[in-house]
Amino acid sequence: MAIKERKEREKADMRNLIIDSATQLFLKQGYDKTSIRNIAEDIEYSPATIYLYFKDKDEIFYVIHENAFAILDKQFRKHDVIENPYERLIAVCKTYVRFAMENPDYYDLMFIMRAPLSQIKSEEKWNAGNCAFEYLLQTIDACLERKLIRPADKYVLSIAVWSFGHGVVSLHVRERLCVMGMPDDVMLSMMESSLNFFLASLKA
Amino acid sequence: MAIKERKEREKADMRNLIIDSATQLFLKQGYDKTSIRNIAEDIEYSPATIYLYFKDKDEIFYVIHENAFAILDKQFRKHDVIENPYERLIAVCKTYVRFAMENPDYYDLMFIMRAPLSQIKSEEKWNAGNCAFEYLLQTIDACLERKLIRPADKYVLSIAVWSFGHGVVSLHVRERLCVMGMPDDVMLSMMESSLNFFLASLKA
DNA sequence: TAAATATAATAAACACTGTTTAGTAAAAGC
DNA sequence: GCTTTTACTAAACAGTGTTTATTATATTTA
Repeated sequence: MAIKERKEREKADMRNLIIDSATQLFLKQGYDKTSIRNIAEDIEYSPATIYLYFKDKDEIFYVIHENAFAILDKQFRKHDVIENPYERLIAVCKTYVRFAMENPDYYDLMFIMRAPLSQIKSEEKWNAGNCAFEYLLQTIDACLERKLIRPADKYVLSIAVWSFGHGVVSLHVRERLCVMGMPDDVMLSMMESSLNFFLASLKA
Repeated sequence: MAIKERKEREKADMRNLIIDSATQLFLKQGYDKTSIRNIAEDIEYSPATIYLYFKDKDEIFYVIHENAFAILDKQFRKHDVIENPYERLIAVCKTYVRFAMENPDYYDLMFIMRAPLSQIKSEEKWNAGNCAFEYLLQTIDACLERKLIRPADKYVLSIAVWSFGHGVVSLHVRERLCVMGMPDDVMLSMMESSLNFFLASLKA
């Protein structure tokens, strides 16, 4: 019976419609101003309809969060061609920071906001995050094997690298790096210098 | 006229009453569940009364945020007695991380949440943050003078150290460090190892 | 001291929010 | 054609931050 398949297609289409609208509103107006009623009005359905396709608001933002991870992952995979693992590590870090600077709202949702957490917990593990972390872990492991970076536990190193990257970027995203009256461009170059300093200090 | 003074005292008392109640509710139930109506009920006044003492909810949380910085600052100043600047730097970093782990809600408000930002912007500068950053900056400057750490611009180094510390603890506070099925205690020791690795890599 | 004024507090409303429930049309199955 | 299932929604619920109009109290002035 093809009707069942068509219905499934329509269900998926509706989910996409909601996600597309929510994503657009989220990137344009931010999380707080992206209400269920706003999304409903945008797609010309009643608010209650949205709850036929998503459990709650958190689930919508969990999907957006997953989509954002897919974008970042795509950018990571581009570095597969870099043969030298240390150079690849540097490229991955720069990509991570650039992604955050170019997509602060996505970054916030992926690594700072609490919204997707309920879903992550109910799914028992953070698939998207795991996948990205795995890429870092493998790169660092390759660096260690070729003795390109100072020896240490690969997990400890991965956490260190991720923490540093997340630290710079999240202080910026949540506007805490405006200490002292530095102009924006000076601050940005300081952030870059800090990252370069850190990455250089990893070298064997 | 002593009446004016008494009135000022009463006004200050009322502000304290509100802040104390808000702080208690915030630390017990979190930001979202600390509503103006909850605070009002707790202090046995109407919600509208709170607006006679504070411009808005953000202002209340700005004051709580300032109080939290005073606590952190007190813990920092204890390290004044450590003569060696590098040892002091390490102590400051460990204190920073311990503070975040022991007071995750305060940490969130100080370095992650957007709530106090409107006030910070209207006051033209982030006094509390500046003060804490200044302490780090001075410690690092002292390290540089005595050539205890690798030479680099003091601002770049300060941003690096702060970023690293903030990175580890904020990934933890916002529950992103649960990648891979590590048990909590293992994760905590990994975080500590990462911090130690980073601090060691600063050494001249 | 009595009337006028200033202050402090509030009830009620406004405009939102996420979410649920009960009821209604339209489509699908028999 | 009739019954059942599906898709949708209006309206309500319980909450949010904030404002306005009103009242009761305290202070000042005549």
